[in-house]
This record gives sequence, structure tokens and C-alpha cells, in this order.
Amino acid sequence: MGQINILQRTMTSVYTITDLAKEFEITTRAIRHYEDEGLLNPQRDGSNRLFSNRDRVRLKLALRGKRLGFSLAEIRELFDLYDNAGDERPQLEALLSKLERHRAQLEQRREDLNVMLSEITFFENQCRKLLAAGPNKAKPGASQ
Amino acid sequence: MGQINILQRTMTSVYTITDLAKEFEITTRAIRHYEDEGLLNPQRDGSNRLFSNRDRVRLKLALRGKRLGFSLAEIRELFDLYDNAGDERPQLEALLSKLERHRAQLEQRREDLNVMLSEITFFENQCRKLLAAGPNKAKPGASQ
DNA sequence: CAAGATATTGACGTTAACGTTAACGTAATA
DNA sequence: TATTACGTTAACGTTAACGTCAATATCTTG
Repeated sequence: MGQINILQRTMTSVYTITDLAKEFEITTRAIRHYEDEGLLNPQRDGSNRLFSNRDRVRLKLALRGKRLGFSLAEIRELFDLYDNAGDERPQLEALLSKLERHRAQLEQRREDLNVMLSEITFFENQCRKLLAAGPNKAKPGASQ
Repeated sequence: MGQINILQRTMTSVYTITDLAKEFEITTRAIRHYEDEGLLNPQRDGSNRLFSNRDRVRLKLALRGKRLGFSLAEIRELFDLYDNAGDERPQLEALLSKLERHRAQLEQRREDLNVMLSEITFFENQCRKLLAAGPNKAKPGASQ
């Protein structure tokens, strides 16, 4: 059906549920679940879901958030935040402060990531040293 | 009891379960759960748990991993990896390849993080522009 | 020595994020 | 036209990561 889409409506970019499932390597069940949780709002062709580019982007964002340990509820909050970014001053200020909190969280995680990465680097180097030292065996200075 | 510890065995660094719970702002239940899952191995004073510095470090590592979306099982795997870093060549090579895979995962997440952070920055700037433009109200170029 | 405070071990409860049938409709295809 | 592929809703099942009692033991402190 992806083929037919290309011929019929290339520019409109409509995706079936399996299109997206294949692209992002998740199950259709997961996608339906994300819709249940309010992350996606596909159109309908009869009972069949038709996902727009916007849905695709949202799915991408959602999966990214998930990889970073955010819950679907948190992701949904973010989406709502962006969507209902009212144009009046108090709303904008509220949005800004929420964004700041979110940024702080993300930067905390970036710190976490950097620490973990440097730990891994350390261990990798240890390994390489041991491998370089003894061709077959080696006794490391096993510290507690 | 923390006070008594300081007097009795300052250098040995022994922590009660509530010491750690308070320090890391988690419940004692969570700590016991981590022990059940093999992340911690406290000594015992009768039936009471006594956590060493090693346990404390592990807890810190575990919580860091959690913030980044790793499951307790994955964290445990990592710990086991580091612990059983056998000194023979095939084991070292296996360890290295696992570390590489892990590094790849972490770097993927760092990429995710950077993308999310730049998205947030973008939105923050949008907000600031709107706030600067209209002191009370403003009509943004609401794009779909 | 009674009352907290702090510890323990069960064991059942809860929530999130889907997995897994089941029962069914529709559409292209051999 | 029967099969195959893809879609639907509904509903129960599962796993992880703890929460939440309950019953009990051990200090220590007024």
C-alpha cells in the first residue's frame, strides 16, 4: 500500500498503521496504544486509521522521549504544552517556566549520560590494556 | 545512628538502609527491592542490613541508569559484566564487545538528548519573542 | 518499663506499557 | 470463490518496579 500511496498522494503523506509500525520497528498494538493515550490523532477512512505527517512526527518524538526514560504521560504533557501554547502573556510565561524545568531535567540526564560514557570508556581501556599485555592470559591488579 | 557511625567507624563507611534512603531520596522499600534484584549485597548485623561504600556506589550507578531509562535487569547485567570481568582472553573480548554495544546505545541516547534540547531551545526562543513583541497580547503566525 | 523509632520478612496491590488472543470486516489475489 | 493480507474493537494477561499493609523484633529514651 505504500506503493499505491506514492502514486496516489505523494505530497499529502498519508500512512497506514503498518507503514509506521515498519518504519519505526514497533507493533501496531503499540501505535494504537499511543493513540489511546492521546499521543496520536489519526484521521479515519471508515474504521481504518490514516496517519498524517504530523502523526508521524509525533510518533518520532514520542519514541525519542521513551528512549530517554519519559513516560507516555510525560510525553503527552509535553505535546499538550506545545499545542496549547496560548498567545496570552500568563500562558506564555507558564509555558516558559515549564520548559525551563524540562530543560533542567534533560541537562541532568545529559550529565548522567556523560558520566556513564566516561565510565565505559575507562573500562574499555582497561580491557584493551589487559588484552595487549598478555596474549593469552593476564593477571590484573584486581582491586576491591 | 549516622552520628554513632561517625564515632565508631568513620573510615569504614557503613550505612543503614535509611541513611541511603535519605541521601538518595528514595524509599527503603525500593532499596530492598534493588537488593532482591541483585543490585546490592549488604552485609548483615543480625537481620539488619549494613551497606558498604561499594553498595552506595552501586546504588548511585543504579539510579543514574534508571534516570536514563535502563531497567533494573539491564543495570544488573552491567554490574555483572564489570564484576565477572574474567582475566582470560575470550572473556575480555566478549566484555569488550558488550561494552561497545552499550556505548552505541548511550551515544544514541545522547543524540536523542541533544535533539530534544535543541527543540526546547527553539520553543523557548519562540516564547521569548512573543513576550517581547506584545506586552499583553500577541498574535503569533500560527502555522499548522 | 512503656512508648516510639527503626528494623525485619512476607504477601498482596497497583500502575504503566504494552502482549496476546478472539471475533470480526474488507480488499486484493491466485 | 477461497485464501491471504491487512484492518478493526474488546478484553483479559503480563512484566517491571515498586507501594502498601501486617505482624514481628530490637533499641533507647523519658
